[in-house]
Amino acid sequence: MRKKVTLKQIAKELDVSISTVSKSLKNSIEISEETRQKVQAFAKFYNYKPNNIALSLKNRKTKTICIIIPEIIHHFFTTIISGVEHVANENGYNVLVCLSDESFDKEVLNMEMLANGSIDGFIISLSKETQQKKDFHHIAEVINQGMPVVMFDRITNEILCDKVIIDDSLAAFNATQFLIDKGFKNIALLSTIDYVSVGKLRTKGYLKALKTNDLEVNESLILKIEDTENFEKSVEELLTNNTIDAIFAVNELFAVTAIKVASKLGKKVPEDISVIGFTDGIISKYSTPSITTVSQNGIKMGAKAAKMLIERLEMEEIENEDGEIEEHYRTEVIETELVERESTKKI
Amino acid sequence: MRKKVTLKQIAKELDVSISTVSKSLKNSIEISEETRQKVQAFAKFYNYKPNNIALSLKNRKTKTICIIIPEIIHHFFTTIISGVEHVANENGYNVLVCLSDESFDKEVLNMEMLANGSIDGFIISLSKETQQKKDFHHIAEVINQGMPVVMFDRITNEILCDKVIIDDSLAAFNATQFLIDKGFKNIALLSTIDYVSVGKLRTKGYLKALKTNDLEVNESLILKIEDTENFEKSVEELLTNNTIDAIFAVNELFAVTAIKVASKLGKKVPEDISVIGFTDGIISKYSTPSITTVSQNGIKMGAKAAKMLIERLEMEEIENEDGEIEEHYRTEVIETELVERESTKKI
DNA sequence: AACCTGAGCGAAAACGTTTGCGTGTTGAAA
DNA sequence: TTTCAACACGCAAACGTTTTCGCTCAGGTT
Repeated sequence: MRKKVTLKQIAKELDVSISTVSKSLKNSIEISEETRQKVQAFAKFYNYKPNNIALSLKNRKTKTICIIIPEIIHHFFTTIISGVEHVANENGYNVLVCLSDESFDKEVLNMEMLANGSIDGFIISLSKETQQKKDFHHIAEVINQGMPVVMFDRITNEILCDKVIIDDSLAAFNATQFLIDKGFKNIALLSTIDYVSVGKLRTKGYLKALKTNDLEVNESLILKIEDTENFEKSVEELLTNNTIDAIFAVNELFAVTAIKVASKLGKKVPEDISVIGFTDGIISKYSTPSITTVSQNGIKMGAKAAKMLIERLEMEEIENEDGEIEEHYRTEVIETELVERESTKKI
Repeated sequence: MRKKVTLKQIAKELDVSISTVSKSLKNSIEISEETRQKVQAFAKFYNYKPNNIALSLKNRKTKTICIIIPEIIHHFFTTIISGVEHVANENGYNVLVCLSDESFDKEVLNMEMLANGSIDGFIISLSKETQQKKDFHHIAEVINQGMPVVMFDRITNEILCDKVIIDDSLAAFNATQFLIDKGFKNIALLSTIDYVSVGKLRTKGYLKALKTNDLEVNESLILKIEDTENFEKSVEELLTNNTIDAIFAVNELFAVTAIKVASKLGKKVPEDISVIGFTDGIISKYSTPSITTVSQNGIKMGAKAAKMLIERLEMEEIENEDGEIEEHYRTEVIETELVERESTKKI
């Protein structure tokens, strides 16, 4: 086992000083050609690589960014990571992934843990619990310490920072309008409870579309699902007790479950009921029928978030010199797209 | 903006030495009750947290492990990460996620990049390209430098290290046997090209099952897919040119595609053709019909890998003292399970 | 008065880098 | 011979910790 070699060891071996070694490896003109050659050859032979931790300590930056997401087993978040990772990599950054498991405490813990020099910045999507509690002190704290934060998807307006979102409300409006244009009047909504910011916004878009088209809002067609594990029977009740010709579901899981339940009840999709989902994930693509959905380009979103964070990180370096830090936060809106598949009736 | 406070600043402010501050915060009995109180109060007020990077440098460990996977938009790998993350978190470790994108170069780059002190150990599943090239020098190198590596799923026997696998061959055997037991004789295989270790092993299991049951191996029923993007027409040809009553697919994508193609050709699943997939992902669960599959518990696998890595890391600390490092590598086999769903005919 | 003890604290090294500055040696110019 | 630049290199500080060792001073013991 050949342990990593350090500058000190090389210096000792070649009987020069550490600085000479360091400078030689950086091709400093201070060092004679001869010494440089010697050192470089030696370093190459022993496969010298500078110790990243030491560099991080010296430079006060780690070239690592942390992404905190509520859950990873969610195609959307996976695509986010993918987007983040690629942009980060291109710019020489590494990505630390933390899962909050939708828990406020884990979110806080993770942030406090890492805010002490381990990373250069955060990309975060709030946990459900955090959104419910409306307690964002941990994020404010971190920002206050001068660490950049970019929020995406599940954000809050109470914190000032860079943000990447989709126009959830508009996207939901468009999806609902799409159904209305097809002539459907009894459109059910499968949403989440309101404290999840995106659920709320999507509900808003749905309602707006109905109103815009002078359609009556039928409260009994709106199902707000809390428990994402066992909600099939609620959906079943919804479908049996009401006349429904279309469903707008705020996520993939709800959409595919609606289809399952419908077919169990003998209703065919799209012949009897049309279904639109949200988030263009694997399920929508591969289920039968494949599901028409609002595509929320996670890769693009993650990439954008990473870009914003890195820009701010690199900007800071320059700005720190004249001390004047201009806090000009941006909110980027990633466009959504309606991907038409088999679950909505053609007309 | 209140920048992070350091020991030095506290020391200066309270007019004591850095060591006194450090010791006070660690409740050392060397320090008088009074001083301790004073320092602790001050530190608490300014929300002092030790700098992780400095600690890492001092302790020569980062409490960070890196997982390198070929791709993240793959439910299996996502579950792996989830398993790793949770175990890591419980043990106070952070997880750095790197994607090789199935590229040998990126895999090497990532490893070399991080092996210089940034992390304490690797968990890795080989990229396709690496398996094809059979070039594992980067892994050997890292291990040689004393950094523990745990390989999972896509492994190689050419490297000695801890490993976590499933018995791919056995699982495939069982799946095939399951189909045979149902009376099917014309069982097609949708596999990958052989250099992907798991594809090869699963093919082996399939063949063994046929042989064990004295069934003839019909080469034209075996499709080895290289391009995972556009292989639908190959499957279509397979299904039109042959009599097939069951299909064993070595992954989810192949399985669901087979079903799509079958239904396009007017063959119903499971009435006309039964299908078994591999990897219990979202697609299998939510597609219609839901797919019978070999469940490869990713969470368990990831958790096991993390556990093995962390055990070795903590072990090293002790062993380093007497110098005698016992290299006793283990290979853990995670049991698979056949999850019976709708895509296989009941008898 | 001389000595010892221990409490309370500080200096310094160590982890591995980078870098500004100081210094010794050389050769050439004056 | 003296002076001076240029060259080649080393010293030391700095990043933020932890920890060993040693120092000082007060108080008690002979």
